[in-house]
Amino acid sequence: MRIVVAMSGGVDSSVAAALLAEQGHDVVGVSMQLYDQREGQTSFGSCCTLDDLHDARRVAAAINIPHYILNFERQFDEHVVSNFVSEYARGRTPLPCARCNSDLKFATLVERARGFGADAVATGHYARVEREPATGRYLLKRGTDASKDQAYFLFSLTQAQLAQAIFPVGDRAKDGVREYARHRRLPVADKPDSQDICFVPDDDYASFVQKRAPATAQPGVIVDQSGRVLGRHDGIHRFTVGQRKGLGLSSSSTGDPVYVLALHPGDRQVVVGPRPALARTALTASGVNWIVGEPTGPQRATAQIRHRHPAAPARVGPLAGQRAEVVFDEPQMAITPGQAVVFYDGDAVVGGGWID
RNA sequence: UGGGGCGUGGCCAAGCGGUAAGGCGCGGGACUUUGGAUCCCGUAUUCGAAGGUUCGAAUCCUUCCGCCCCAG
Repeated sequence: MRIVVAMSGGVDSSVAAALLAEQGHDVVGVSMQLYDQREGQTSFGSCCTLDDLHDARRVAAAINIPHYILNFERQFDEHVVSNFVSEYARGRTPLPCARCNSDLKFATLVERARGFGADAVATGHYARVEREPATGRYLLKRGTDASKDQAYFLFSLTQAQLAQAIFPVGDRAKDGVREYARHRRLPVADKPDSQDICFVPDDDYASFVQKRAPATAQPGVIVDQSGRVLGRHDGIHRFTVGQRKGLGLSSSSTGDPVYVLALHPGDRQVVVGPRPALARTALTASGVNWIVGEPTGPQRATAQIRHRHPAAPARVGPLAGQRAEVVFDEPQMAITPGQAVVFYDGDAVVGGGWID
């Protein structure tokens, strides 16, 4: 089978490619160029930089597969970056990695893969796809290595996308992946894990947003739950629900830290309060995707409201218009608009959407 | 200028003769394929100022400066 592997230049996707090649597949390595590299930025995250493209190429050479660099700048900007900026401008907190998966890797890249005559697209995600023998439907499951699981970022994949998705490292532990990389003498075997938003230089996402949307840099006030003004801020995009650091407030009457409770883009207010005020029991989500089809009514599930949040027991039910309601058994802290909520039945993703 | 109270790091605040708690904030690190959170470490040679008492003072005394309150 001919398989296109999305190679980021990191260990995981490199091992994914190596494994598939070793299994005898006709592997084509592909790297996505996501933004103009000529702007002189020197410290991007660790995905998609020139160095990473180079690493991907070296790995491809090492395992003897062809390697192509595809220019996805326009699509990346339209789907991922613009969404990232507009979400912050709206007082919401984006999840670019999930957008990138659904709108690029398993959309544009899949289309391009057909151009290569490939039947499937593989990535280095820690997640698993299984086909249900009885129904023929595809299930999306968490990666075997719970500490590296990335199923959360893949909740929006459709049956059609899952049918073409392969996650070669999904049933492996990170240690094993690294070990395999060393064994195969891949040049990226000991490269550090990536983190941070790959397209934001210096981890300074606020400046990035401001540069793209100057209107967000409007000052506003920080208020407590009763509306009392505690301080000022330089733009609502600098905050997210649950945030504690960077508020610059030391006037807490109780001596306890204060957290961001809500963002009001209309009057540019940032509402803060004590940690217990972050607890919420229910949420609604939009743009909901059900992996094996929309359920007929509410069902028991566990729901995860952010990356690395331990999915919590809840009742999950579909609402009209691709929406859903989630009611947790126990209150959850800092449910944040813009983040994904993903529903699970054990290890299997049953669906997910974007928190309202 | 009658009475009372208070001035300790960016903020709040212990200490009341024995050589500066703690919290917030801030900085750094760990963790982490988003943003946050969390955890760990660090953060006043000095207590409004100047004198004095004392082996030794932020703690006692004196004066001064600055706030606050109650009376006039």
